[in-house]
Amino acid sequence: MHLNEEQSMNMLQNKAAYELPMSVASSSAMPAYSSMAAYTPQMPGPMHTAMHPHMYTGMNMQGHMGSMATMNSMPPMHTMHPAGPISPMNQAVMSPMRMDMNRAQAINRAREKTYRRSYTHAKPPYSYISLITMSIQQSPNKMCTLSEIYQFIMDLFPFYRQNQQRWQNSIRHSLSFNDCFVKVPRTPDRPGKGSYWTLHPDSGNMFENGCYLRRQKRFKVQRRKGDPKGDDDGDDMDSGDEEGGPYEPADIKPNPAEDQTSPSVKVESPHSQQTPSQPQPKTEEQQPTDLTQQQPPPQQQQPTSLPHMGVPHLTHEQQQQLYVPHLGHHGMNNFTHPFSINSLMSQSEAAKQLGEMKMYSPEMQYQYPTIQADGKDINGMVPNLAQSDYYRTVGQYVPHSTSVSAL
DNA sequence: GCCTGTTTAGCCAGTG
DNA sequence: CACTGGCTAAACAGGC
Ligand SMILES: [Mg+2]
Repeated sequence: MHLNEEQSMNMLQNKAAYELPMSVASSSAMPAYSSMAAYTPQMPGPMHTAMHPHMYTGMNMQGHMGSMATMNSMPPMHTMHPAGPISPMNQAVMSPMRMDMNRAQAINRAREKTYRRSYTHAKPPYSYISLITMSIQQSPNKMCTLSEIYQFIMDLFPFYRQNQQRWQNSIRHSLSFNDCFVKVPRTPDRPGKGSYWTLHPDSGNMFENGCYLRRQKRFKVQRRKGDPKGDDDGDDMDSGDEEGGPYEPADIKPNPAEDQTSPSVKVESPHSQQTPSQPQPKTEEQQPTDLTQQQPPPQQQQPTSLPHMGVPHLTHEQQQQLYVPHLGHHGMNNFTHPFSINSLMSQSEAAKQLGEMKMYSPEMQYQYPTIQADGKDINGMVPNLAQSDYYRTVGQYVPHSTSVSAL
């Protein structure tokens, strides 16, 4: 029985957020974070269209996702940046597209009346599962540590720079509870705290429907009949039909190169793995700068596309048409994953076709991405774009460092 | 003591 | 109304 403030808060969270006066919202909320800079530059209050909290949750996501997707797909910054995926690459990133102030202002002004509050701190329309997945997907090796996940989320969504205890507990819970996330032990060569987390090879594209708040079906590995544990049979969508058994993470090694102790499950590395060469996700503590090696993203395997994300209410078929050929495979390798790489444009393409999928995404406006910079205007549609911003943003202030920890 | 993980429990919202 | 997926709280174990 408690519906203490926490709870009620949550329930209201969104609404509340919406109601914050921008001034408050924007300022108070991102306190000391070094990132400020990143945000500030461009427009302060991006929000245009006002949206309802509901909409927010409900459908817009696709829009965002779209952006996300794109984002991931984006020319893997890893590749382009020797410095590492997330490094302060200012100039490089900064320049590309960025809308000029005038324009921004104009736009802003236009909607000025509508918006009335910053969505910066509104809760992003993604479930923790989605966020974790994004984090994993965007990492060069397709696996990351808990702290990297935290960092990724905070970097991307200012909202999560608050109440860290609360949501981080949820993140941990999600990682443990959901079978789609599996731990990958560290190898001696990459010491540090905690294990790496990756996606279960059979998890496929959990957000097929384009909904990042709720999956249609939870991914569960089949319970070995050894233990009772409740579910078992009932679940559909189990993996390892029949003999897969609970997937053994052992298969996935951070460092595929060596030892292969466990034969058991073979796993054809869905998400990356395979990649020879050292994955080396930087160890959080030290960041030796030798990020250099960052091999090309493993994923480049196939150019698939982003799946379904951007388009909202289309039927699958429709989406498929729009989106690219689509991978035939089980969807594993090529990622049907939303946050997969390539994809980029397909999305906007799709958007265009749809003509309407408004992307309003508040969050987009949110911040990070914000800017409708290049070209398109937000209300117009075409989601994406944001992506670039994301990186830009992240890149700037995320030297990844400890900055946040303090807070 | 903090961090990482695991697990249990209750609540909520969406769906059929 | 029952189911189900997601969120939050919290207890607890282990490691450093
Ligand atoms: Mg798990």
